[in-house]
Amino acid sequence: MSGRKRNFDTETALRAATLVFWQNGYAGTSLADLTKAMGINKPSMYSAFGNKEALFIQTIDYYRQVFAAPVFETLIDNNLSTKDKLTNCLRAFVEFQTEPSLPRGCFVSMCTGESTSAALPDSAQTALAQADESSYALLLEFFHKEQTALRLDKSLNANELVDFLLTFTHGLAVQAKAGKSREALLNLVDASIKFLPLHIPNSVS
Amino acid sequence: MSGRKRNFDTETALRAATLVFWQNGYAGTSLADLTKAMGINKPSMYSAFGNKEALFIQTIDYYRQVFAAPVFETLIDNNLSTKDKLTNCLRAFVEFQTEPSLPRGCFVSMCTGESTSAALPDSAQTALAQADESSYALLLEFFHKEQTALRLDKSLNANELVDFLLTFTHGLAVQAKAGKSREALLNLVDASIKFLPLHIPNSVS
DNA sequence: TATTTTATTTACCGATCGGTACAATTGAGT
DNA sequence: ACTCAATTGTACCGATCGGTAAATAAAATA
Repeated sequence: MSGRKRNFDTETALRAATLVFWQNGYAGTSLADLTKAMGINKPSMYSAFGNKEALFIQTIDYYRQVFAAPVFETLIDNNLSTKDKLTNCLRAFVEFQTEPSLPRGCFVSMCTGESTSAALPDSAQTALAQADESSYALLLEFFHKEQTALRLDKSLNANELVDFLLTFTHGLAVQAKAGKSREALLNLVDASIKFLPLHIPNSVS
Repeated sequence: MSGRKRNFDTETALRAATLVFWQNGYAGTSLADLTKAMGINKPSMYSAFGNKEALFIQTIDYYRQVFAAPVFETLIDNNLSTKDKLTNCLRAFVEFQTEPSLPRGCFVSMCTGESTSAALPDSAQTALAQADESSYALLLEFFHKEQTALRLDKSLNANELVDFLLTFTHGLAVQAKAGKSREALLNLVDASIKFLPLHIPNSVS
């Protein structure tokens, strides 16, 4: 049955690989970069994760679960208004994308920039698209819940709002990658949120 | 003095190189990809453009002049309101980023996603940053002119508005790259413009 | 302890990477 | 026609690319 135990932790190695891909993208990352950061050699990587393409897809999942998911937890029900919850969400997004101990910008947004490249495998493109759809569904559900709870005007087109927010966050990711400071991005979030018609029914913001 | 004439047009070749980098990014593009699309061989490329890095920077300039600049021409003075001019600008942006005969998305936005990668040379990062600053200055000048011409409320923070617009357009570029349809993006632009407080002085939108 | 199963190490594979030496070609100036 | 500067095509450079064969090392089973 089972033989020699592997002497590295797969999750630790996967996290290291995630940071490398996040920093350099798919085409910009070599197997040597990966195995060096993971602290293992190539045959160990291939037996544990498959190949570069399969590893990349697993890093996308890891990123979503470990880094992206906590951002959405700011949207869970509490005593805050819709606008305040959304503000917290966007600010949390900015903060983790400008976290000094992590690569800048959003892993998914950045790799979407490689998505028409011949260098990015189809399976990777699919995984990136799924990540985006997942965020879309989460935000849409959030707004629908807010509307049924009468915290948000039901005449507001939730799909349009989600489209806008996803586009805006993609833009925030590019700005973070370009080196914009955390403070500047937080100010930008606050200024932009003011534009949105997130008023409660029969009331004005 | 002068010897044999080169038997290819440098601008045609530069345009071809631009499309390849635009499609695949810096790390995702090989010299073989470039020379094949340019219809020349490597020594010709090196003598005409320097090397991959120098060629890339020249494609950024070419892209700005040939593809990006016309988008801003929608902002020149005419009989339209500030909001209408801006709407035309954003719609023009979306249309050229979803033009079937061209690569999807914005060359500058996409390559900014590679900007922290070790694969992207510093000089290329600088060129990308300059392109962004140029757009920022153009938009800022536009809003200031609109304010001095009393077509836009002077109490409006033009810097904040430009920051928002650049971020939003970066997001549009990512969405275009991800495959979103032209129609969906145009609708998104229209919906988002409505949010902005682009009213004339002493009046409400 | 002997065997089997799995992981690790090392060394290597063909292909491609960015870049160039060199010789053959082409054209202008004298 | 001759010379010389510049471009061209070919063939090659060392380095690195993603990926693997083969041998060794470790742990569970028998």
